[in-house]
Amino acid sequence: MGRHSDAKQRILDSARVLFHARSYSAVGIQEICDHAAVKKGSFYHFFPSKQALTLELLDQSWLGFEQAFVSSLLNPERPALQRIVQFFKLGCEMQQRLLDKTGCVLGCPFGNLAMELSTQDDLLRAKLLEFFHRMEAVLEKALLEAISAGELSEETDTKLSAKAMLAYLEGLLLMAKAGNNLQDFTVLSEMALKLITNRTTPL
Amino acid sequence: MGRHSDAKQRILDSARVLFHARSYSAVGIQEICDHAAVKKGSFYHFFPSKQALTLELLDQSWLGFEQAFVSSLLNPERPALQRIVQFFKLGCEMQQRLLDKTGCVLGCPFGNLAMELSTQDDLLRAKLLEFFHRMEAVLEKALLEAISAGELSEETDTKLSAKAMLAYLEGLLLMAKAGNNLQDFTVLSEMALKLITNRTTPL
DNA sequence: CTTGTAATTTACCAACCAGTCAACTATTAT
DNA sequence: ATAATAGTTGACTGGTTGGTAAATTACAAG
Repeated sequence: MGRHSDAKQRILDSARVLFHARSYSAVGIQEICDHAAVKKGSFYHFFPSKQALTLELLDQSWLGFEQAFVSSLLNPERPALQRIVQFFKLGCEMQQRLLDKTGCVLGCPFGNLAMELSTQDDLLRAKLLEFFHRMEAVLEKALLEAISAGELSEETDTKLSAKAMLAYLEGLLLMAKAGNNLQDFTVLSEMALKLITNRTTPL
Repeated sequence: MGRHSDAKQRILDSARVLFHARSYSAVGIQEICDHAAVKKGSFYHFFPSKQALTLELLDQSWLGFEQAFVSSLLNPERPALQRIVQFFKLGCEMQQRLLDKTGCVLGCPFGNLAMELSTQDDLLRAKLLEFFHRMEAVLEKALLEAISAGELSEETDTKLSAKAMLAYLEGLLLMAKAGNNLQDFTVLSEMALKLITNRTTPL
């Protein structure tokens, strides 16, 4: 019953793009509505608050991210370690596309929000942490497959290595954003595998 | 001539603390003034804008950072590589102190601002990039000293390694902030030296 | 065709934002 | 003592913030 509309999705899409290009607090609900060609009253018909919008946004973003990156990271046709390198490369290409479109290195949409909101909104922080944990799990899965394939020692501390590689990726994206330049990112991302560590020798 | 006052410094100190605990856009000038026990009119007597305040803030912050961290990183009494590990450990202790005081892992004051402002204020982005470059230079100096001391191969790509370690540090701080938890940071920071790379073998 | 429902629209709110300005006060150098 | 200077104050601006309320419109199922 009632009429149907794609306004809600337009709002989500607009918010995703605007938050990524600038930041959570720099983008107001009015601007999101303008970008989505929706009146503010409609916004609050679909979402009780900016926070609620963002929570839903993050769920959708993870699905999009999964489709764009995780699938290739778990693609069994390539050697697992090579897939991890490929994963970093895909991230670099995505950043290059956004740089061409916007003139800015935008960085990781999750990392950006986590940095901005972690000390300010515990619900959003928890949601973003969830994403990072899922990401670590995916990286760990690739590492476990690498062990199965004999590419990696069975002594590899997969959890630790996955955490380290994700942190490194986020750090690289931050530095690229700060420099508004992707050259270092391209080169440095090839060093991610160096962070793979054995259980017995944490140092 | 005229009277003197420490109001300017109080404003700078308050802004530094508040920006670090929350964010640039989440902290208004009014709040900075309240925290510094200064009227807003005085703020604009000392600073033409919020941006100008932040530029000056960053210069001071670098000096403080230099005193707290860089000195020990270049202290010639210890082996250079050990100093780098110590540098990460000092960072961890500082984060722990802030966590005890505020209840939140606050992360890197430079990284936080860089993430938030890089796409929004090119002047501040450039200033923050300057900091990262100086930090890379310091890390590189430690690596060069490690080479001199025979702790490291002469083939080490010091520039690349310094960049990688800084990115890794920033990434670790982001992940710690997102998890509001320092345990991983403590463990993972011991892996920073793994990122040291030779010129001839970037992979 | 009516009725229930979902979507849209407009006008509105108090609080806050960065920033301005002119009057005022305290101090210091002469 | 006085004049120049530096710091302080409070009132103010126009615009924006996230969020609200009520009336209206469009549609789909009965």
